Amino acid sequence: MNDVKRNVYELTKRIPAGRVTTYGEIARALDKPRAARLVGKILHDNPTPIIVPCHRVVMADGSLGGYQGGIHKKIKLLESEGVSILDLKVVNVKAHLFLYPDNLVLR
DNA sequence: CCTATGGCTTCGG
DNA sequence: GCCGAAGCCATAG
Repeated sequence: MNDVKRNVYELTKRIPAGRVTTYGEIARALDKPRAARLVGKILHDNPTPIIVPCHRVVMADGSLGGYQGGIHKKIKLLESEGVSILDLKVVNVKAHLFLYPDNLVLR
């Protein structure tokens, strides 16, 4: 079974600590560049919030988006990994942004 | 088959 | 820079 869900979780797990990525970026990595909202919903339904570091996924402009366990927790998790947050936005998000390689292959 | 649902993104004003 | 509208899509019921 090759669920989109599973691939989203796989991709999210690959985000290194201290880096972030966007919902749209994950959608692109899935070869579905316009499924960003879907990605958001899937992460919301994330059954394993600790194992899948969904707190490292933010909006395109650096806004945090949301978090199952509360937005404040997302902030703390990111800060503990070295990502600065100011006014619910990632400071200098570009510097922390993690982009998936074009030749990325899902197992 | 149809509707609702989302933690989105982009564009125009 | 904030706001509204439109596009987009797999899943669940």
